[in-house]
Parts: sequence; structure tokens; C-alpha cells
Amino acid sequence: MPDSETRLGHMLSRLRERGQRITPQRLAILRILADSEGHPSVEKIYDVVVRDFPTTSLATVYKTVTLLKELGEVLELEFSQGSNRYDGSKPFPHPHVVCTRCRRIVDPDLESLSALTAQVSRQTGFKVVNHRLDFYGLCPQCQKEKR
Amino acid sequence: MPDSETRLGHMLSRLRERGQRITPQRLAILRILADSEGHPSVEKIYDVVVRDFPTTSLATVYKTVTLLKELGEVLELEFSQGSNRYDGSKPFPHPHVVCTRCRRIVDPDLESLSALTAQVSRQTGFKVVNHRLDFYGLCPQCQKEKR
DNA sequence: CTTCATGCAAAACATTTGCAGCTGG
DNA sequence: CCAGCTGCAAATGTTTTGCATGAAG
Repeated sequence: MPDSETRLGHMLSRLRERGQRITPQRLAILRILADSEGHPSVEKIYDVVVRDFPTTSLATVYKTVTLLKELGEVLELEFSQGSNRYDGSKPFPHPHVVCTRCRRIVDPDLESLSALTAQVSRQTGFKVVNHRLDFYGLCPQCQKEKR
Repeated sequence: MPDSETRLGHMLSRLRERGQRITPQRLAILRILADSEGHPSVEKIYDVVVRDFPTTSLATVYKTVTLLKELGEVLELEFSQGSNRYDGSKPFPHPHVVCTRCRRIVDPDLESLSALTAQVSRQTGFKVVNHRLDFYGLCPQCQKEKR
């Protein structure tokens, strides 16, 4: 698979065409986000990056994530309690299932919400450009645990 | 309409049956939440309550809202940037439309998501107990404004 | 070389907590 | 009375910002 067709390759060229630099730290952050199955938090990304670059700071991770957000290359899932979670592999709105116990987040396969979006637009007069659909509950593993 | 059938009346009895006190500040907070068309933030509630009770503190509002949340008598809409918003008139999950410019929040009328919820449950093995569906965009008023 | 990025520390916010004093029932 | 509430201030946790130094291109 040619580099330009991978998520990482795409992210890299988006950065380059904006004249942004590719530093080793950035590359490490991009790698993690590009195939982020786990919807990592900034802290989680940081934990992995410091292994290779011990002087890395949280601020740097925040700055890079913010940059990618502006480019639309990462999807941010906001949570007011606990930290935000990020998805760089599917940077477009899609449903999530969130375990309220262990905070695991997975992607279910669902029909698109375009019909619903159109209906909302018609009804409220809003120009709808984004949406968020989360389901909350207990993941299979947490259902087995006591309490 | 008998008191027990209003949202306010219902909230009051829920508090009483748990042995919680009805203070003047609490009553004021409950009133605002009971017919909260505007999905107010804690700050917004506070602003209104201080008019009548100038010594009121933000902490008190937070504490009362937390209490109502535990009782399931208020729905919390979490936002990591900006403050959380609360709905005491419909304290069960329902879709919202959020203006990304002025932060106005309105309730569209949509079919229930029970079919979707069941599908998610089946597919992921999660025990789904809650959901959140937000649409983001510009409200009619903000579409008219420049920029 | 000249931006732009990094990394530290401090600031900014929303929210929570500890605790002395107050008050509803 | 007295358990529960209030209000102040301090603490918390996440994210942002300022700025001097460093490195990518």
C-alpha cells in the first residue's frame, strides 16, 4: 500500500502542505493516532511517546492534537469528567459505545444518520454540520466483574 | 394541576422522601431547572439565584445539581469546553441540537432510538443503559449573522 | 538561517471538597 | 435540637499559554 494511502501518510502530507514540520515527537504522536483503535486520551498518547522521547511534554501532545483537530484529521470526543478521547483513524462523526465503568470505547456498525440529520435540519432550521451519537453502558468484560 | 404532577412538585417530593431539606436557595434552583427551556449551565442558574439570595455560592448550585443528578431528576449534557448544561424538565436521554456559535440548545422531535439501541447491544455485547445524540450546527439566528 | 516546535512552568477554567457556622423540620 | 445545608476558600484535574531554547527544512 503506497504511503499516501495510509492514514499516517495522509496526515503527514496534510501537515507538509501546510508548511508544518515533522518532528520525531510529532511522528510518534501521529503513528499512535493513525491507527488508534483504542480512542486514546492525550495522557495515554503521552505515556507511549515518552518511552521513546523521555523529554516529551504533555503540552507538546496537546499542541499536536489541536493542530490535527484544526485540519480535521482527528475526531475529538469531549468528556467533561475525565479527559477527552481521540480517533485519528476515522476522523469523521460516527457512533461510539462507551463503557461507563472502564471507559473502553468501541465503534458499532450502524446505518448512517443522514436521514435523521436531514429531519433535524428541516424541523429546527439549524444548519447541521456535525453530530455525536454515544451509547453508554457496560462492556462485556465489565458485566462479568462484581459490583 | 396538582402540585405533585408538576415537575417542580415531583422534584420536591423526591427530595423530601430522601430526607433532604428544602431551603430557599434549593427551591430557587429547582424552579429554574423544572422548566429549563434553555438548558442552563450552573453559572446561568447561579446568576438568577443570586438576584434573590445575594450570598448564594456557586458551590451550593453545584451541590444541588449533583444531588438531582443522582436522583435522576436532571439530565446533564457534558461539554469539555465550556460548562455543562442541564435539563430538569426532561431528565431522560433525548436528542439535542447545539449551535456551535451561540451555544443555544434546542430539542428536536425525533423517533426514539430504541431500535438503534437494541442493535448496538446485540452487536457489541454492551449492556446499553444510556445514550447521547447531539447534532451540531448553526441556529437560524446565527446563520443570519456575519462571519 | 529563520521559522516553527519543544518543554518547562504558570495560568486558566470548570468543578469538587473541607470545614466552620447556620437552619430547616 | 441536630443532621443536613450553606458559603467561603482551597484543592483538583484537564487543557492552554508564554516564553526561552532548540532543531527542521
